[in-house]
Amino acid sequence: MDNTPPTTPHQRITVHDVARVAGVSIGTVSRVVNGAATVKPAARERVNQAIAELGWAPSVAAQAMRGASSHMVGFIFSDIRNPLYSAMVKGAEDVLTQHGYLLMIASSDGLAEREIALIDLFARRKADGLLFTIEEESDTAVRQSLSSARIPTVMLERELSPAVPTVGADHYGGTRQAAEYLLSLGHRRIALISGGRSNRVGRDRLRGFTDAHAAAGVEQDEQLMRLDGFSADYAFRQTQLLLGLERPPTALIAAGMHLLNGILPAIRMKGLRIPHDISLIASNDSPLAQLATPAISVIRYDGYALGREAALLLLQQLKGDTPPQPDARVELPTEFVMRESCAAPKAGTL
Amino acid sequence: MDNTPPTTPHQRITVHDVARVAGVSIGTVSRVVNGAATVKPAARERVNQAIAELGWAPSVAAQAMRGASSHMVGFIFSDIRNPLYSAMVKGAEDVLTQHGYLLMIASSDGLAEREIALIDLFARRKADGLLFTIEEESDTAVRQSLSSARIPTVMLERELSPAVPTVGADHYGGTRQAAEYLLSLGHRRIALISGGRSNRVGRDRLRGFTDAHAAAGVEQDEQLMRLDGFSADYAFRQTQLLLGLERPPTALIAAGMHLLNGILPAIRMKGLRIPHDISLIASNDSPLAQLATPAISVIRYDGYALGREAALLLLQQLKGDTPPQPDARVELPTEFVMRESCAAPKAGTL
DNA sequence: TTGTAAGCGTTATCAC
DNA sequence: GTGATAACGCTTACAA
Repeated sequence: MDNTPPTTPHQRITVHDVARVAGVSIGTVSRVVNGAATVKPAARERVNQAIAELGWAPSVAAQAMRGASSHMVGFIFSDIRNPLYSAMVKGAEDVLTQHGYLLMIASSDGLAEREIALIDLFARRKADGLLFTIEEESDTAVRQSLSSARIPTVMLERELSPAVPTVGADHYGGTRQAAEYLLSLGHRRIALISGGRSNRVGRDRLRGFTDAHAAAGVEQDEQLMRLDGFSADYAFRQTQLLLGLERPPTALIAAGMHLLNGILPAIRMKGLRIPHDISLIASNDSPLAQLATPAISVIRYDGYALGREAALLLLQQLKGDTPPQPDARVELPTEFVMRESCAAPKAGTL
Repeated sequence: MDNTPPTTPHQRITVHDVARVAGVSIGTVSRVVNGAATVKPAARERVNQAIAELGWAPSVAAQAMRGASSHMVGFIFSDIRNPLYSAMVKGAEDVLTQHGYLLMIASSDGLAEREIALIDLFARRKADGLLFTIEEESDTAVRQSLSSARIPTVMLERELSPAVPTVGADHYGGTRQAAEYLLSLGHRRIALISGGRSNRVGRDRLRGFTDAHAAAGVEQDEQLMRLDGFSADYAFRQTQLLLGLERPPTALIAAGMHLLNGILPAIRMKGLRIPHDISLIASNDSPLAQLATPAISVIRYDGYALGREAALLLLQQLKGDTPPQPDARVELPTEFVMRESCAAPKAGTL
């Protein structure tokens, strides 16, 4: 006795079903959906009819096995909770979606080991392309697995020597401008808190900072450089240490999305007022910088645009319109936004 | 004349290659990698050797065609740049990664049409599961395509009547507590700015607000309810309007991640001081709320934990340990964090 | 213009 | 235990 209910067992609809209903062969069905020119209008019509009727869509899996593009792009960064990365992701996503691609994302938590695993993962899943903000540009193991994965890649805010196309902001210019501004105000002891020496962004910022000092003929105090962290905790601790110095800085440049969250409490805890006791410039812009009291001057750049440009550059490679240009480099501007957090140093602090 | 360089044409390595090198049949190779018990240790050894030697890994595409799990989970929300969503994504990602799943994300920009397209897209790509923050719970078209997609789904901060498992925060309790606190301070005209009437979160907040008033025997002024937007712009405009009222509110509850960014400027533009002229409670917590002057009291809840719990609930369904419980509902606590933005209303404003 | 058939790389079902 | 072999659903020569 068969008690199975008379419902269709929800079987997959295939080209064969479509062909049968349309009264043609599977070849013709395939030709229709793939837009081959050589199909009689009448047949084409019947096939489309059948497709609509059955609600058929080609199996992605089967297409993938035929070597079809996966239409997926991977994006690797350290942590999506960083507003800079979420902005980049949205920028990339908007472009990619428009071109029929889907974005897969994965956080590395800044671990080279995870980065390698993720590159491998994306490769195995046949990602068509990769957007990547590598943590340590100098890590050979990561570079190794990236090149052996043979996936078209665009670096975001990072640079890789066996040239990989890159999109980044002009941090050199931004930091230089900020430093020049403080210098012009009369500051001679400017501290720099910045994330990492081991990537392009950190290096460019330091270079801008140094060049501004050199151009102004002001000696840069190495004691005031705190270049080893991205986190609010790091910024909090370093600001405390800086303010505890025998000759503390009169101004502070904080280059990194989360740093302001640590610097502000440290300055307040010390009982200092901005800009009267210490001047402050942050980067990137944020609601906090805009609405803090006083409002914080910032070096601003557009994470969304960065993601958008990276996706555009990647698409160029994928579509193969242009020959791959491994040395492609898109640089987006930074903008110095003056608000109320900077003033001339107090008399007697120089 | 053949000028092709003598490099291997980077051909895909298959089971056949492995079988050949190991001197066994492809069946045996498959058995080894899939951990079948019935393989002689000697053969197993040779196969593993060959796999390592050739650097082979099974083709995901071919496995997919055999009906294997894609080990991908989709996550649909309106915009990843909302810090609440990026926190959720990271929470979900951390859990899913641990279980071998990859996260695909997609922004709907709050458009039902996009939501439908994305559900369809994820279905076609055989996502194993779906995490979803639907925009309009009442949208039948979206619900339709969700149920016809037949993908195990967990809703985040939303609720769907043909029961879908849900994870959300206790917004009723949080808002009620906030309102009660303001009421206890003596406020009688409390405004509520909140995103949307058409989802669980908005309804729960309103309910908490209303119940607090009822319990206190205070009449709730409908003129003070501004429940139609999530954006900073909306909050800015509505705050301006509220403050322009003949009898303006003496306190304000802002329930939505971006609202504070609009409320603060509006209050300042009007020249009002917090909490002297107006009390303010925001939701969720943020660096801005913590570091604004004065620091803003907030209803805090943990986006990361929300994402984590949702992923856990989804995994339960995927692993099929437990029978699917469509009415599963995980509620995470909210916490009222008292800071410096609330005080008793000024004399004469009641 | 259209039908037929050969793969794509696995896994699973058979015999042996 | 292990080796053939048949699917899975599609695209694409090639034949008709």
